[in-house]
Parts: sequence; C-alpha cells; structure tokens
Amino acid sequence: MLHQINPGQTTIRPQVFNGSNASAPNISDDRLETVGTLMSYGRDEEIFGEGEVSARFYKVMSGSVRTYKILDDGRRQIVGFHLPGDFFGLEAGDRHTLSAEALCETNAIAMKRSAVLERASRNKSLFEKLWKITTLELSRSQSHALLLIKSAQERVQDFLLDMAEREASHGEIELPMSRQDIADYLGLTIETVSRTLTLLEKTGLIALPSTRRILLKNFAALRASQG
Amino acid sequence: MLHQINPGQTTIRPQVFNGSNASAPNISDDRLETVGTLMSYGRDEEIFGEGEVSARFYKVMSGSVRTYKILDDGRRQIVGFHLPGDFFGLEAGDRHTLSAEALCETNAIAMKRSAVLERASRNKSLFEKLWKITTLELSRSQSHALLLIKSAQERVQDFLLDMAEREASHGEIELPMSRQDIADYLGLTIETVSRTLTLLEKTGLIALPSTRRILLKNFAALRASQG
DNA sequence: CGACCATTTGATATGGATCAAGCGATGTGG
DNA sequence: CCACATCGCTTGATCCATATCAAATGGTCG
Repeated sequence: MLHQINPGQTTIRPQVFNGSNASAPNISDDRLETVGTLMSYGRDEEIFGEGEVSARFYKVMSGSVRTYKILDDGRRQIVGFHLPGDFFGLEAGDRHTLSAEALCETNAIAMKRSAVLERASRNKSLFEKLWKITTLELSRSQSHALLLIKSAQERVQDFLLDMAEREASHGEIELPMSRQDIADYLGLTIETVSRTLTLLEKTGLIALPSTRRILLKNFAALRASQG
Repeated sequence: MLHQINPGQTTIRPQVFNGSNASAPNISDDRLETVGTLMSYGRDEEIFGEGEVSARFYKVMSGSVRTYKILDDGRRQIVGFHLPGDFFGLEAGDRHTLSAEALCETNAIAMKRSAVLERASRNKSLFEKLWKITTLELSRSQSHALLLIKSAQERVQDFLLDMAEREASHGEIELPMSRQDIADYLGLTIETVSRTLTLLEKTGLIALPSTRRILLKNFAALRASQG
C-alpha cells in the first residue's frame, strides 16, 4: 500500500514557532516562516492529501517529503522531493492538487496560507522571496517534464546529479527515498531503476556501498547525456 | 529546422498600450497588463530565447504561442501552448529558462517584469492576480508531467480534451499547432500522434474534417482512461 | 499544374515493462 | 543470540508499445 501509515511511529507535536528573536520583534522580518507551527511526521505519514482544503504552506526543517499524484489506474507520479530548506504546498486554489507524505522522521513548519499571502502583499522583501520560491518550483516542474522524455539512463543520471547538488555533498549521496519512490519520480519501473544503477556501477560511474548510499565517481561522464 | 523564422511574414509593431480608460486613469487598476507594449509576431517567429535576459512577461491577445526547451541531442520538449488570455514568460531568474515562439500571427502585450513585480508588491489585488496566474502555471506544469507517464492514447485524448476546454468550444477544436508541435508537447513521435488520431477516428471518438480541425464526438469515452 | 512540405500509413527494431525468481538486509519471536 | 519471516531490492526471461526507417498520400502555394 502506498498510503500506509505507521501509527505507532507517528508523533505530531505542534508548537508555536517564532523564528525572530523574541526580545527584539521585527515587524518587517522577511522570512516566510517567521510565524508558523512546527509539525513532526513519522515515516510515510500523510501531511496533506489531494483534494483537501489547502490552508497551509510548509517549509522542511529536517527529514524529507514527497509530493505526488495518483492516476485513475493506481499508478503514482511523484511530483517532487523536498529536502530541508525547501518549501511545499504552494498551490493555486483552496484545495491541494497533490498529496504530501514524509519520507522519514520529518519536521516542517506549517504557515497559514492566508497569513503569508497577506503579509507578502504588504512587504516587498517577503513578496520577492515568495515569488522566487514559487517560480523556482515552476522551473523545477518544467525541468521534471523534460526529464520524463529522456532515456532511462539519462533520467537516473540526472536524478543522481540533482540529488548530489541539492545535498551539497561532494559526490556522496544519502538517499532518503526508496527505489520505488525514485521509480515513481522518474516515470520508470523499480526494475529499470535497479538495473540502471547496477549498469552505472559496472561502468564505474558510481559505487553502491549500500542501497541508500551512492557515490558519484565520475561527474563528467554522468553529465554527458547518454542513450 | 525547428527554429525557422519566415522573415517575410514577420511584422513587429510595438506600440504603447494602455488598458485603462484614458479619460479616467485608475491608479489601483488591478489588471497586470494595464500598461504594456503591444507586440506582433509572425508564424514561427521567436519571441524570446532560452538564456536571454528576461525583462518581460507577456499576455497573449490573439494567436497562440509555444514555449519550449531544447535538449542536448536536439530533441525539443514543448512546455506549454499559450492561447489568448494566457500569460507566459513568468520566470524565476533574470534569464529565460525556456524559449517562446508564435504559432501563427500573434499579438501579445509585453510588460516590464520589474514594473509588474513592483506594482504587485504594493497592490494587493494585483498581487493576488499574479499569484493566481503563477500557481496556475505551476499546477499546469505538474499536470503536464503527469501526462508524460501515460500511454500514447491517453496523452492524445487528454490533450484534445484540454484544448477543447481551453478553447471553450463545444467539441470542435481548431488546432493552432502542427502535428510535430503536438508530438513534442506529448513526448511522442509525429507518427504515433498521427496513428493515434486515426485510431480515435476509426473508433468513432473523434472526426477529422481537416488536419487542423478535430471534432470530439464522445466526451465520456475520451475521458475514460484507456490503455 | 507542379513542387514542396506536412501528414499518414506501412514494416521492422528496440527500450523498457511485465512476469517471475532469487537474494540480502532488517526486524521479530523463540 | 540466533532462526526465520518479511520486505525491499536485484537479476533473469520474455513481451509489447512506441520509436525508427521508409514510402505513399494529400494539401498548399507559387
């Protein structure tokens, strides 16, 4: 089951979070997450579901999140992975157009949509920050579509390079997601992802010390678009 | 050539366009395009290119536009088609992350990015409009990614339904784009698009009175996800 | 009317899906 | 602490949807 939740692991400890220095409150603080609620989620726990009323944005503080859509036939398309520092839940209407789940133990700040939008419409710096986040997300989504027309090997390579860059790790990736998650993000089957990783290892482009750890051994070759 | 421009057909007639009633200027006009420059483009003419400095947003007034990216190997992925009323050119950085071309004779209002952002950061109504447009584009892009993991038949059907809805035509579509454009949008080859349309015609779901005109004869069946 | 370009149709090839085992890590109960 | 069950991943064999290569048709414009 894709939606499985482990109730035993789940712990939500909402608490008011104020990012600004309490002793020197700053009315023009330009951080989006200045006032929000810190939420904790267990592995595979749902943060929000497609169709639910969308009242909040989120910023990942620790852990990671997947956002996804389910097709009629049950297939799942992962729209994005959200690492610490990333925002998610930015959506047009008053209902979520996708679902979000924690990949592992995750802390995220939940911000009231209305409050953030209200503040952004009066604070130029905040507005610019929100604009940047949203258009960056748009750009990411467009690049994702570009990914989906490439060959399996290119998709996997691009994914590894993207993860390495986002984790700012110099060639050593710690994957927070399963092979199935990767497959659903790349529009491939789990078997193809696995085979491609094995092939990349045999070619010497990467090493696989454990399933969740990958070493990129040849950035240049990984970047070169291949079949 | 994908980039071919027919210089003979090209006519740019920039002119100041003021959407508000000149006799009653309204400082809080909440239309994004209130002040802009009306531009005209010929068939296949480039409006902006990937990598160019991005100074402007655009709103399509008549005609239609394709935005796209080119992969290393020369393949082209069309990111979106923009019909009258649609905006394009909303991007994060100071450089365009994609290219835009007119599909046919097209008029569009070009608005200075900086001016629009400046005004939106002070005018709540304008801010909300800009927010809506941007998040809608984000949502569209995510749905597009969803499209790309479906079967050829589903992609074509979804495309036809989407066009019908956007043209607000009750089952009669006038396509502003070629088969190659459709193929590059759907991540298929031109042959597969053609074959799929032929199949849909044989099944009685659509009729093809001419290559650029398509009649949807069975919405229910088109909506039903098929292999 | 003829040339050209877009589209359709046909034949074949192939990358990735599907179906099916096997393997290895992780966790649980004895 | 170890045997075993479980789950996630890898590997193998085969199939199929769509790409590719090739040719025919049709529509448009000089």
